[in-house]
Amino acid sequence: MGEGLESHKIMSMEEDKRERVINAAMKEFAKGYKAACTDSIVREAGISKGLLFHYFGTKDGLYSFILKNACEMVYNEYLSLINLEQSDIIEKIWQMTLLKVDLSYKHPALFDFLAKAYIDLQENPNEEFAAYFEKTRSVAIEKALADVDTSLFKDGIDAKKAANIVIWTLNGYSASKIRSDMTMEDYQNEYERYLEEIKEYISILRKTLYK
Amino acid sequence: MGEGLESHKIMSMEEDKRERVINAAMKEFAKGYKAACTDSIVREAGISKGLLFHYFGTKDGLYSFILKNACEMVYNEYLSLINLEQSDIIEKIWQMTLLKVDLSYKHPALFDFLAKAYIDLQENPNEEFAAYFEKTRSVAIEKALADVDTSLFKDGIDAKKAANIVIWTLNGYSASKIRSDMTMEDYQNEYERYLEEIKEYISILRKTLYK
Amino acid sequence: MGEGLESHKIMSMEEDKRERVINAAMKEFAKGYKAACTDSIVREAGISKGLLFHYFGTKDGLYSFILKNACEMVYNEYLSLINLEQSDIIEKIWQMTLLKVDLSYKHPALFDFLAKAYIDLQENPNEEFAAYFEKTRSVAIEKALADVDTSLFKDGIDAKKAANIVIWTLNGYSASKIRSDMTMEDYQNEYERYLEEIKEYISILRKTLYK
Amino acid sequence: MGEGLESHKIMSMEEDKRERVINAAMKEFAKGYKAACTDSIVREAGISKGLLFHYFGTKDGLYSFILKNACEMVYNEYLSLINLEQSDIIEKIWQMTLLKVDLSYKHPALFDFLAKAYIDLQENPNEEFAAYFEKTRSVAIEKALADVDTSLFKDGIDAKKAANIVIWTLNGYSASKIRSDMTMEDYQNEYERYLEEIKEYISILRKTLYK
DNA sequence: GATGAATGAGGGTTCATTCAT
DNA sequence: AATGAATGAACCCTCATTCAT
Repeated sequence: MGEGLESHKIMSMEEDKRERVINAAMKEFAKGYKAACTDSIVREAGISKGLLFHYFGTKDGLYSFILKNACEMVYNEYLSLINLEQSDIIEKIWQMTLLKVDLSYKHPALFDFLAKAYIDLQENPNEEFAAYFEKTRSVAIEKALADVDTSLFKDGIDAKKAANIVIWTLNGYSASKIRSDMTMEDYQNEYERYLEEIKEYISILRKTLYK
Repeated sequence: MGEGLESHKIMSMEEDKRERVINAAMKEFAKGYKAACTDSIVREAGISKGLLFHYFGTKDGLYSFILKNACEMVYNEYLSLINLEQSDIIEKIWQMTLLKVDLSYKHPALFDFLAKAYIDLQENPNEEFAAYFEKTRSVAIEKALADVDTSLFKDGIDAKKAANIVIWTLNGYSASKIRSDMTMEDYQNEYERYLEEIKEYISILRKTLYK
Repeated sequence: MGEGLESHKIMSMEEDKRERVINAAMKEFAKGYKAACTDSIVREAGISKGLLFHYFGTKDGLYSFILKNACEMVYNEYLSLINLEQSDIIEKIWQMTLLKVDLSYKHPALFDFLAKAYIDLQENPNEEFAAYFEKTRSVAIEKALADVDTSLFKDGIDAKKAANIVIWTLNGYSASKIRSDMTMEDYQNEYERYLEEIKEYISILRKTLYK
Repeated sequence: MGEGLESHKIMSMEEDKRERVINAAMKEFAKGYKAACTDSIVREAGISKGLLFHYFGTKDGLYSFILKNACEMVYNEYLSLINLEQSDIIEKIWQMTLLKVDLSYKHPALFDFLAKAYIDLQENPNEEFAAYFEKTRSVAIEKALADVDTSLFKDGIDAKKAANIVIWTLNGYSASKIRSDMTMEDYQNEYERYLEEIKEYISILRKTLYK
């Protein structure tokens, strides 16, 4: 993952400034590629317009870097932290959910950006980007499904399909809780309640899918 | 639903042309409001720029109409067709899935557009549009959960949560099958296989959630 | 004056409708040629866009007609009513002032339109229009200065210059009273006071310029 | 007067270029706000469209700046040069006329622009602009009428009205000499003759209004 | 004659990108 | 490396003019 990022021109920029650029760009691109405006990025990052283009060449070049960087973040700070030894798939997916929530806290724009980028990709197909997404997605699935103890499932149930039901159910719950009018405070206040409710879903899934 | 659409200026446009405009606009706006370009719309619809603005005034006015129209389509050609008598929730959601697939066939851009519109709405909150979405969403949920025979579920399982698991699982499956590189032909070729696979998920859900 | 107007296509339009078109156009063109919009004219006149262009061909053609027509109005309802026998120039100009006020009442947009047209003419010189203005202006001066009894002026004063002082003073007063925030009601309420004040200026002029 | 102009973004533009923009804009806006076209301005000023909008944001912003700047010019290069000690009102107005002629020479579009702006203002009332005009106008009157030696007038003549007659007469003369077909050369050739003629009017006014 | 839907050139505005300093 | 003034293509929108009915 992420080959080429370490050798990118931007790496010669001092770290603090680079961080500011990446965060500003990720936040702005979460509006979608077209709606994002380079002026906002340089304003928020506190650098000049010329410098941005000195490092990234084009808006596209910047987008490409930010996208790869985001995928790499997901890999380094999420996928690589998954406990591969856990063979109880429901337990594992529950832990993955917690890791994802943690990462969302640390990088609020990360998943918004990636979600938008994924949709943008449908409109403007781009092999390279598609490959990045697919790679990240397949690694996630691979890790999630690695060493699943299929004997936990009731007899006669396809283990992969059952795992999908678990994944989609938790995703569905998360998506249903995101609201435009929710502030960061709201989120923190509701956090405990959400975890409680997720646990109830987990409990149903465990009761029904497991022996 | 949709009050006011019938009296819109556009209704005096001949039907064939109007259809072309609506389809072209829906397809273009699926890129997102900002990324959509009125030139592309008129080119695809085969009308002049002036005419588009004669009927809709502004890009915003066009967007507004297309959005309301899409919600109305969803209502007339999907929600209103749901069999309210069906008390077996899994069966009902299965039938809803089929209706949705049918509508996707007839209006390929419809759900893509609505999904993007929903995301755009998060960034540019607009009370009127939010109301439309909420109305459509709540009607859908209400219809889906009307007259559910909760006695079918295993004892000790919350019926609403169980219904959600069914809905999210089918949504998750659908989403996983949408690919940017999939043409309409691909879709038709795979259709039968998809239905088969969905049936298997339905079967698992029935086996595990029902008595 | 006005040759060609009687034979204009528009004369075959029924009088009532024609009046509405002329009034609407004069009012709209008082905004200036460029700022005037044919849509407003047809809306106010209650005719269709096509009909306007059927009769006048182009916006320019309409403007040209309206301008000539306005000059003719000035001739027929102002200049031709001047009492040529009056040899007391101050008295005559006073009466001309009253005639002008009357005409302003009957056609509120007339002088506004002409003033704007005169300014527009400076920007876009047009021989034909310039000729119309000049003709109207010279006729007005000629009539004003016809049969002036120069013996009324103090000795050693150039009669033409003295007459100009009278004219410019009264024009200056009128111009100083026109305000953007003055409604027709305001105007009528102030009318008497204005006439009184004008009389005082007249009195000064008479006292100083006349023997 | 003119507070805020010195801190305008445009002030960071190099002077030569700025002058070109201001002159080009003043000339173009003399056509009236709507009729003026930003393309003509940038063409004449020799800058790009983008730059104009970089500095002024909108056509309106440009107009606003040009208007304030014109008022300030009138103040700095005309009103502030008036000799307040002069108590002979006719002499003072004569000198003011000369100052105005000088300024017209230096900025040929200035008074045309202001005259048009004043008319535009009647149609599109704008408090801020109205205030600028009123301020400039009232300063002009105040300066003109400051320290008038009313004892010079014949007894029984209202001093203010007499002063107005002087002002309107000279304005009337100026206005009568402006012709659309007059080039700058014509103007310079006629200049001496005009001054001679104005002197004759001054002489009449002095002879008749003064003791 | 009369209508108003339809056209497209033209104008204001935005913004990615370049380049002299 | 760093800046930000400068550019111009592309976008939304207006409106005089045409034309089928």
